[in-house]
Amino acid sequence: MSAKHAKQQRPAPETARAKEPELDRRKTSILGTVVYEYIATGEPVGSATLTQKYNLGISPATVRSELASLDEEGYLEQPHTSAGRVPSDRGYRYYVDRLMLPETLTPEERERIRGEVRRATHQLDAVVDHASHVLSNLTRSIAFAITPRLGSQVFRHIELIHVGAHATHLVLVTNLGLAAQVTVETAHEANAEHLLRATHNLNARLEGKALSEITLDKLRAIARETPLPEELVTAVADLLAEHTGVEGERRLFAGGAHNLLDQQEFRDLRKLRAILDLLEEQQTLYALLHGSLNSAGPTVAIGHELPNADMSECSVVTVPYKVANKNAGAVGILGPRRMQYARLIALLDCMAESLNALFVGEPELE
Amino acid sequence: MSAKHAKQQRPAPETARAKEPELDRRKTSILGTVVYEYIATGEPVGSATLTQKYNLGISPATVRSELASLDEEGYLEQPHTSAGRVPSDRGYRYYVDRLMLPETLTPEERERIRGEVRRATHQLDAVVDHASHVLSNLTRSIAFAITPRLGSQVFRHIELIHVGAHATHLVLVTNLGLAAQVTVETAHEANAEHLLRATHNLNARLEGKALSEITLDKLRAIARETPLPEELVTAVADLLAEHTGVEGERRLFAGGAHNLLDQQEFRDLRKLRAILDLLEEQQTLYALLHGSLNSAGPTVAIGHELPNADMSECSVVTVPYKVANKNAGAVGILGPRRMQYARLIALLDCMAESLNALFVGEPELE
DNA sequence: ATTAGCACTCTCGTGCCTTGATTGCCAATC
DNA sequence: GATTGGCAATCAAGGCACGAGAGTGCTAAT
Repeated sequence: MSAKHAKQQRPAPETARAKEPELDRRKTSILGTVVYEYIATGEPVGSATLTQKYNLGISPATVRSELASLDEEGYLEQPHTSAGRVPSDRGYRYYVDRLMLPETLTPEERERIRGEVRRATHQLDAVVDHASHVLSNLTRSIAFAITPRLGSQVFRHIELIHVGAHATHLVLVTNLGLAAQVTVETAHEANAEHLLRATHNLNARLEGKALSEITLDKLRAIARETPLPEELVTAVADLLAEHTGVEGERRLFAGGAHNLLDQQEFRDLRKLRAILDLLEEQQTLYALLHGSLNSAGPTVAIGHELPNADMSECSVVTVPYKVANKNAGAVGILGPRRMQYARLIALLDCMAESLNALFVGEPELE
Repeated sequence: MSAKHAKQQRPAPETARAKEPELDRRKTSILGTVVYEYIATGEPVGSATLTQKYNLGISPATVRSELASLDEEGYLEQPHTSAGRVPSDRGYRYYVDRLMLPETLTPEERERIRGEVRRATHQLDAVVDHASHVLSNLTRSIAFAITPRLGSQVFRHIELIHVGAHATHLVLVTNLGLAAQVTVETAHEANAEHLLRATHNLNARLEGKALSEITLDKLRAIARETPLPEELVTAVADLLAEHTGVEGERRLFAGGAHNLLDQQEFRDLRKLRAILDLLEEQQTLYALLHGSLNSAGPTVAIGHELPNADMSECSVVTVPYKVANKNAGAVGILGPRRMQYARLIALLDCMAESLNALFVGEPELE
């Protein structure tokens, strides 16, 4: 539902240009300055501040009339009569679509992100979790991410490890270097020799297949060739299903809620609570990230453009990342509407690229 | 530092009895009622409330003089002159040590906890993380837990899996069914045949050894027998070190911070922030859990008994859990001083027992 | 079209007052 | 002598008025 409103940012947002009438030069400059100043200070911006801090070349009175006009057109809002102006959703949107200068990270920042991603262990969940942590620390906002749908990964290796008479440990490795594992306790005693043969057999038969292709039936067929306890067959199937089934298809990681405490817009405990509940619930964040999978670049959703009324004072930036050159997962940042859009987009872009590099596909191609 | 103050709860706290003079019957009853009522309502308790809600058989005036006396002796405090009484640290301590009735969980609750623990995957980190999540949801407080020191675990199996010309996946399984894994990228091409032989060799040589016994030197010696790339040897050593070294010896999991928002004592954002920072920092929580490893049962630390001044309005209950019948890890709960001590102790006890059952030692003995 | 001047509006902080809850004390009572 | 009822004293919290400050919108002059 949010995707309808949220416009893409990167590939020259034509829709936005069509919808939003272009503002004249002076209005543009004033709107931009108000947004910039408000993002920086968090205080409503008045005509005096604008003329004093920025060299606009016009008097406060003129600024006032322009502000009134921008207010009327819906780009700005007044918290109350005797306060300065604050950007509205529309004002932020105009800023994001047309005014904002893209920011570039310093080489150190880029390297920091790349390094953090690279030094993660090769477990998919851990990588994505780590990515969201890094982003949340870097941005001092809430960061969240979803893992790729796993069914598209390619089977590389399975190992049935005999770790006790009644316990077998399963390890599944895919082309992304990701591994899943589980220990299975079997009623019947497992035979180490049989396990070895079964391992061999499974690997020979399944090599190169997409995880989603491997069904319980297929496994049964293979199991029949070696005397493998039924419990193990279903365990293997479960392990696969956990990664391809509708349920566990994707995992969502979110973190950094404590950063909200620093934001003055969340001084109100009820608002804070609403957002924290949103994090617990996961559904909404999931939908936002899922929606961004269809776009090539960053997606920005501002205030009421977001699907949830509780988020009307927030903005969300999401960026998809690729596995084997196809959009597969996404990372995002949730913060107050008054966020540093350009910087967050740059950071997310960099993170997405780092993940792309990690998930380039076949490890041996690297 | 906290352990000095925190007294054990279960095994008849003699020290407490020696230190704290016994209060007369009526004072005891009043103190108990005040604590009970305050825990239930969160409002300072006055003489009127006490005589109306509880059948004390004495008039408000008499209650008042007793309250004044308990106040003087340091068991109660007054937020301000015209308010009711609130338990002090000492008051809570007396309550916890001598007044509180142990609570028993319903069979459903016990089963719920046991079930949650059992259905966890057999990865140590995941189990402990899950345990802390379950506790935090059940108690609507912050729950936290540390994993066992891993060096005491016994090597059961290692597997070097060839997942690409330049990538090898290592899986380590211990007697607890726990597994750790990592993917290693090697500069030299790994030979599948060699990996197989090395796997065999390592398993034969290391079976039954404590992880802490396995040193880099020993690994090198074994590696020399089969042509194993140096990178893999160090990777194996790193994997082991990660689990036995001082650094990664234990992991701490904490969660449920959002529950604090419901507590009226954390309406103040600064206090909230102080606690959240504590969670991030981990050090303090770690120390608390580590301290509880020496005790047999639950440990309660109240207000200023805690090591950190920021926690002076909180209490912490910790309980150790066992691996192979020896205290190895611990779980704890952090909440406002006004917590349901008896219930939390019961829940933690149950959780510890469930973990004990899971970590009973050799899986094949089950 | 722009600007200076000015009256107007609204928030925020301060201080004051009232209200209500609770105590501590004292004299009367069992 | 412990207990009790009565009563003045105390203090937080909420409501209200008031002034300061910030910022606007309007109007008349440039």
